[in-house]
Amino acid sequence: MNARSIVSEDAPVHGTSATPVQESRIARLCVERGLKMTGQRRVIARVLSDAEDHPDVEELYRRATALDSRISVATVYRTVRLLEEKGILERRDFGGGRARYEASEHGRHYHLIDIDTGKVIEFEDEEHEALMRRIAERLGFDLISLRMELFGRRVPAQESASAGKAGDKAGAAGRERKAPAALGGGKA
Amino acid sequence: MNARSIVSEDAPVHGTSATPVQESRIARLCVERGLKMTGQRRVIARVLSDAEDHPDVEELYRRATALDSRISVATVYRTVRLLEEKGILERRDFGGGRARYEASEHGRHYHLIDIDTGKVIEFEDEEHEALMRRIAERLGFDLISLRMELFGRRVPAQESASAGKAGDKAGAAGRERKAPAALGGGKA
DNA sequence: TTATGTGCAAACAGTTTGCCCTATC
DNA sequence: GATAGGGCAAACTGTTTGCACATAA
Repeated sequence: MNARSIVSEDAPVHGTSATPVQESRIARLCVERGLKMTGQRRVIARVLSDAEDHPDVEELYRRATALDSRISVATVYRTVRLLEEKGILERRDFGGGRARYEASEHGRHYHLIDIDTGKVIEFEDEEHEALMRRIAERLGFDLISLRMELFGRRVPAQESASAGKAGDKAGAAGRERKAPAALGGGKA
Repeated sequence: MNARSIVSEDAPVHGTSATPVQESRIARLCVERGLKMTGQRRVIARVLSDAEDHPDVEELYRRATALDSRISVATVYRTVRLLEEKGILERRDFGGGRARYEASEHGRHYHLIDIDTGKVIEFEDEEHEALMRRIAERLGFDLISLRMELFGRRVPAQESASAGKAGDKAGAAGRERKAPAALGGGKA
């Protein structure tokens, strides 16, 4: 996606360099929550801040090492888990067997996955959540969270309305093989 | 759930026995689709037919071997995949990192997972799908399938309305540890 | 009889973890 | 300088697969 802008930041970020490169948005959040800020965390935070898609750990690792090679996958896993626990990140499962991440408070939104290309379109739906909350209440529950993904196929010709705000390239969501726990719903 | 009724069927099922034990509903579906009916498939089919919950492979394996010990996990995996491809079964992901299964055409319904107990309540919502289809269309997509799970917590006192139709005991859906790709949505 | 299914164990992918060194506060 | 974080590689979990044998049709 914005791999370009990420890579162009290439220089300082980690080290003992001149210009103090201002902290990324997520790095700032980390500091606020009192996390010890190491070089690798700063890099990962920057990658996450710059990401406009929903990268999986492998992709985060790739982008992070492009900025600073002394980062291991283990650290990416640990950091991503930490940030999720701190409420800074949110984990997603679009099928395909790997967790994918995006910063919290991108505003409440849902995802529509193009089953042919794996592209992810975000959309909002104000009423939806309220509706589900009501349903949960009717069943005697407080709604704590909800998960919803739509899987669709681009309708061919005729020009249709505007698309969502963010694209995404990582592997298609369909079930090729090796997709342990994915694709729920029926034929809709 | 109905482990009792499953176990009580114990006798024939597999073999060269007297009373021809009538085929389970799913076994019948298998025959209709031209699947070769082996002893183990018949057992697995029966377990699935009798299940009123959403067992994972481990649980299916446990129940199946209780009926007939000469079944391996590999076979359960293979069978479950086969049945899913044939549209007889549907795979679910309630978080917790293992796929869970239920027979197709239980009618269209959704799931509310009790985050404290892992219990799964089913509920219907006629409009919901139509609403999502409209949203997808607005984005230029045909809705192929959709996935939605609510995660909630039982509201304490006051007697509230009726619960759903099916309970479920297998491991809580929450994120204790070791849950690779699960729990999506935000704080709702 | 012949294509298909099964058991077993090894292989895999994604993720976690133990140990020991390093860096941050 | 004490304590939390990171690298590396080994361990784990859920799931798939290769192979030789068994079995339904």
